[in-house]
Amino acid sequence: MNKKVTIYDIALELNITAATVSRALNNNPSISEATRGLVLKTAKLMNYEQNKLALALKSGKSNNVGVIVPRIDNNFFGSVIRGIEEELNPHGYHVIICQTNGDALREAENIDALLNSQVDAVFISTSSKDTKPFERILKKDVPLIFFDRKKTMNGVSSITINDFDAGYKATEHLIKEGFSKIAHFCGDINIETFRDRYEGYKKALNDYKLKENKEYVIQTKSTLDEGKNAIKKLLKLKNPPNALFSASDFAALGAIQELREQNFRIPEEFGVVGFSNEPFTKFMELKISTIDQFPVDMGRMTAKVFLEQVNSSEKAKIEKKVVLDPELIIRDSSQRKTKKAF
Amino acid sequence: MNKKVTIYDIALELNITAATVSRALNNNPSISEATRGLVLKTAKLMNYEQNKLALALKSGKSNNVGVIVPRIDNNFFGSVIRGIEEELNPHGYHVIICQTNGDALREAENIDALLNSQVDAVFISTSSKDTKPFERILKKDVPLIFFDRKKTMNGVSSITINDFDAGYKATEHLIKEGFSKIAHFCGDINIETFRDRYEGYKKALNDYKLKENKEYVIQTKSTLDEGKNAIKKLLKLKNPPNALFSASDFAALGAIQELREQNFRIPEEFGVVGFSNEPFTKFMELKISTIDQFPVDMGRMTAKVFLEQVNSSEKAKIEKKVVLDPELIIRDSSQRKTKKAF
DNA sequence: TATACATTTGTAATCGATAACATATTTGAA
DNA sequence: TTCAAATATGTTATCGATTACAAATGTATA
Repeated sequence: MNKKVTIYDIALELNITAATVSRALNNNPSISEATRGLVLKTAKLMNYEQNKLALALKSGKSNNVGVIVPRIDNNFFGSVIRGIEEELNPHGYHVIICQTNGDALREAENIDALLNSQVDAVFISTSSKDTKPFERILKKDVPLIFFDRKKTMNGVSSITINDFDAGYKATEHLIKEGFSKIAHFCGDINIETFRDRYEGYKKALNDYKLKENKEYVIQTKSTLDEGKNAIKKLLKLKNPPNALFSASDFAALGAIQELREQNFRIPEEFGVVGFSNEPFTKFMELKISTIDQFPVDMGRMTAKVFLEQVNSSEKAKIEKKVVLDPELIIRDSSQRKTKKAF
Repeated sequence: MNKKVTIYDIALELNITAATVSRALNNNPSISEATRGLVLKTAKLMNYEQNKLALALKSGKSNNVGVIVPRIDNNFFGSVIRGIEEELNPHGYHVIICQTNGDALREAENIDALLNSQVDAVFISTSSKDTKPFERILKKDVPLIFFDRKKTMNGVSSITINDFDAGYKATEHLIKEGFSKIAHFCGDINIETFRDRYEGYKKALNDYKLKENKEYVIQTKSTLDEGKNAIKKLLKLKNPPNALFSASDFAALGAIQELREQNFRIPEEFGVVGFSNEPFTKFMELKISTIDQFPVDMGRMTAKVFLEQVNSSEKAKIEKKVVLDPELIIRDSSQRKTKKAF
């Protein structure tokens, strides 16, 4: 029933051509004020709306960017996407979302699908082992930007936080609070972010003349259960640790629950610092110290780097590696010397 | 450098026409096995990839659906979108996300933008007062589906949970636990979902011969602070309540923190039930009783209703009102009679 | 008045894929 | 052998907008 109104319909109505209508609508200088006004009025009258698909096909710009994340029902990724959307929306871009659940295969599939639908850029927090899936993006001259979990590639921008620094700060803080036997829950060590946090941890130990104890470092997933199991193992050691820097808030919480169960007093007998500033960390009665990654800023920055890239008239590829500063948020779970904050 | 390969390039290469190439790629029956094989091989060789934009323009189907929510860095909406994406992805649809921050104006703008980019459907959890912005969607024959926060419109499907039932269950539970003076934090009463929860609350009181006390019902936003302030007011009453059903987990938590501050024992002296099953509710030491809305299922269902609608050969508009059953999750904050669960 | 130039509008190609219709070729039956 | 049907492929219009180029009109100057 409701055929869509096109510029041809307007042209027909006014006995002019579609080209003229198009020019009028686009404020082309070579058009008389009279017809421009007429076209604009008629367009409004007929409820004309531009078909962005046609425009996209003609111009080769879809005004869509694809964002690929492991999952979106997750505070961190949700916040990053919020930042991206907020920054891009005023510029007329739309955000298409794909989830991989951490599966490299689905990631590759999503990349293909996004490219086919002609997105103007791909932003990704990757779960891939290699960089092969990304070659295809670059081959098509589609801007690719990594955030959070990146791969190092020539000519590709990335926005990350300084995970090394974060790991260092967290560990240093525990040391300064007087903890000397600090354990570490690292995530998947194949992932750069986790490796960096671990490196920061080691560096801090080293700087403060503490020897790294390999038994204290356990690889865990980001779940309560893994945190619980890991801390159980640690507490059974002949020489158990008295503090924990966990690369995941969830694992940290699991550990805390188990420590409680075993009647450890936190932070007096055992200090804990998590990672990510998950909402729950500040809602607990025992508020958990953690690292804020400023995910919304990360998203905004990702979008900004992209906008910069497309707006640069130069053909030269811009490679920008933005590293955001993380912030250590000191709360109850780690602070035994000074007054409690927050 | 990297011109995209089109069917014309393949046609040129093989000395046939683009039409033939198109047919070969689409498994059109009227084509010889020989040429089909040849085309397929050449296409792969040349790294051909279909331009979905051209297809979309031709077919009038973009294979994109737009999802509009107040914000996505929020467990509930994030989960709904997760469900939508998971369900739609295998069918070749992409999900475009827009945020409104609860602003009706931005909502209208987003609707316009989505329509212009020719989305095949709009899913929305609305913040609008009226139904005017949605008329435009319907006028264009674009499927519109409400989830969570809906408007009642002819020919429009919606997926909600039974908020009335949820409110009833929560309140009934508190009554059965022996609480007789039950307060209610309702959200914005202009929003259907919140009104329904309130109605359920009233009905339960009524069914159990408890009189509603208007002073016990306070409108709060979904924040800790509003919860704190509201409970402070309540506790100052001559006859303060001894239980709370909050339409928001966040407000419930705020209330709990304040109650603690004032040395109330929960749940012995004061029972609390929240709403939404926010992750933190089960992470607390005092786990908060709440209502699970099954947001992922809600998203999946929204997607399913849409797929049903587009796949129905009938021109007749399908109006489907799906009401999901909420589940009361009984945890520490409300259960004083029986053993603690979870 | 004739010519040059500016202003405005029209014509037609293009983006990439699909499909109705037309045409060419092959096959089989009479 | 001949004609109809079946098979395979080509031609061309289309989706809706933009734009290089062409053409028409008006204006100013010598």
